[in-house]
Amino acid sequence: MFTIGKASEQSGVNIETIRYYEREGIVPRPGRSAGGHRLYSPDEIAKLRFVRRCRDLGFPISIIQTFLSLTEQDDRSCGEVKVLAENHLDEINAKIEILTRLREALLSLSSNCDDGIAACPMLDTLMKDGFAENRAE
Amino acid sequence: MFTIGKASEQSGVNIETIRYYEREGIVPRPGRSAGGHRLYSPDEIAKLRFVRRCRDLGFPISIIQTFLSLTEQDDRSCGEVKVLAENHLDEINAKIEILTRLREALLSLSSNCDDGIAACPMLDTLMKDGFAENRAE
DNA sequence: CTAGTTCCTGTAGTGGCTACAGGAGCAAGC
DNA sequence: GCTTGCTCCTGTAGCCACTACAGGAACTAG
Repeated sequence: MFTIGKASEQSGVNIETIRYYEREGIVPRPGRSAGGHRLYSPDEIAKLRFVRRCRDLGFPISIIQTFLSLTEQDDRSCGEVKVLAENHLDEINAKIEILTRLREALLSLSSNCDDGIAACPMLDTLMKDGFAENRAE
Repeated sequence: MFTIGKASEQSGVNIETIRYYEREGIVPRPGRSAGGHRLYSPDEIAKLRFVRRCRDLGFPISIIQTFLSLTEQDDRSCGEVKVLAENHLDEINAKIEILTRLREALLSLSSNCDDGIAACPMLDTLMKDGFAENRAE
């Protein structure tokens, strides 16, 4: 059994975040020492690490909760996981696309920006009325 | 002079967001009608539109405030804008890179995921101990 | 036994909005 | 002038996923 500090080290999840996950019911409450300190089993630490890895992959907590409940079942229905992962991939691709368009927009806006010029053409363009929108969204 | 609804339409900024910007001191307080309703001049609406466009480009509010104070000056020091825009570009590029690596990781994880399989290899891998980290951060 | 570290709870803050509730103002039609 | 229905007002709370305290209790090494 490990204290929260060790669990944090081993899982890579910040101590405050571990307590937050517990408060929110994302991970189960661990046992306690006589003095009230949390004590984590290796399995509970594995669960924390799992949550962190999913967060690193960009999954929102709500999806991770679904994953966790799926790992509880004997049948870890792979189909459901696949669908969630693919939706997430679509979102990642959409974000990449938006950011790429953003980069282009910013590059063309700032390209006229030259040190020493008084009235900045970038700010001017953004302030002007008739600027085509090309909203990234 | 325009009501907040018209200002919202013309600037593309949500009404609640306009009031939020005012509360936070991001845009100046507009005049009021006899009954206390906000009244916006075309200039004030242009400022709101400017903020939205900068937000669309992904700039944080803090940077936009700098931009706004620069546009107040006669000399819209272009050099400063250029630096901020370039830093922002670097951040966008970093985000694109992270997301691209995320996509690769997710693709390879979910590639073994096949409908009908009981124990999902993706969840298994994420739960396992010795999974190489490759943290995207 | 003491000093230092880690742990506890509870609350508040982050960014950038968004969503109410409960009431007041205002414009158009009769 | 009055009603109807829309828009507007303030104030507060919620969203996401944490993070950062404060003030105190429990452990651990020497």
